[in-house]
Amino acid sequence: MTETPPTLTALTAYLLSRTGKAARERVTARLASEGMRMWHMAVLAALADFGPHSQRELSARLNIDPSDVTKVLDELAALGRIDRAPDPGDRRRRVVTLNDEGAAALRRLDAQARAVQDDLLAPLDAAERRQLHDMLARLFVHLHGGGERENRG
Amino acid sequence: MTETPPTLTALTAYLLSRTGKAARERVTARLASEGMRMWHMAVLAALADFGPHSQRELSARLNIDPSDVTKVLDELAALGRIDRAPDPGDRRRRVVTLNDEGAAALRRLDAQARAVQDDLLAPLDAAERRQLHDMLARLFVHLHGGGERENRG
DNA sequence: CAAATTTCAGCGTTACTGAGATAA
DNA sequence: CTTATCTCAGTAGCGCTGAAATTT
Repeated sequence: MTETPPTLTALTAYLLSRTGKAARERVTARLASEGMRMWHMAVLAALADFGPHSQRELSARLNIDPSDVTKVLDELAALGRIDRAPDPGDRRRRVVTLNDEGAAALRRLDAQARAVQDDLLAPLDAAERRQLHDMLARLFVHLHGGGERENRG
Repeated sequence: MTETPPTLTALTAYLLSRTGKAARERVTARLASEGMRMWHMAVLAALADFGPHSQRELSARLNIDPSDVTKVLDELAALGRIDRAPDPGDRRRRVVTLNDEGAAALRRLDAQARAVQDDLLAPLDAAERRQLHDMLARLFVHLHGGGERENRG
């Protein structure tokens, strides 16, 4: 009675969509305990991995709409986790920098995400997790080669 | 410059969430060419696989909110793909049945979904696709064992 | 009376659109 | 003058809540 229709579960795309949604929900719920959401973590990760960005660069790298970048940065700035300053070389731009608080917050968020993930992937052993990660990474690259004209600008 | 932060791509949960979202978007776009969306297909699949349902049963099986079941069925009925009739044994219920048009529509939707999926999974060979499907199926069961108190009733 | 089923009106969140201000 | 960047107000779709009508 509570069984999912085989016509649906036979589709890998369906399982991918459903497990992906569940993963997103669970990670989101855990990040909320740090008062943050996915986009906050994504922005902090971009700054930590690649250094300062303009807002336009963050938008392009993370596929967030520029107008949403503004809101996310407003929130991160209010929490004291990033700094924004006008770019001296092009004063249309605001250069966004990660500060120490932001770096510490990212470490906490990453730890929380990994804890959720361990629970999420519980049915898989270590070798299977590696296989899954590898296959998803290839799909991710594939899907972002053909989907690279997003946002506006 | 367009690279995704390694801090994110190192997380299987992140890749799962992103590829799942991409899968959902692409399937949704294709189903739209048949004038339908995910829930329409899910309802048709449930009726095809398990026979007639009350709306409450559809809600429980597919994890759709009962109030949304009403809307989806209104649309499917308007397209002439399901029939609704009061349950003689319990006149609070309306029994939903798949008709021939609905069965034909489901076959078309399934074909479209499989076409999208083939493109989606292009980087993986046949053995890898089987592995991925198997692992996702196990994750799906795992995630729906611990998340079974949804909806209302 | 209490509980279950269906329905409807409305809310919150999320991504997006359009347009304005500033600067190149 | 055109283009780019940032910002803000508003929109559309989705899932959810609350409550009413009907039946058990």
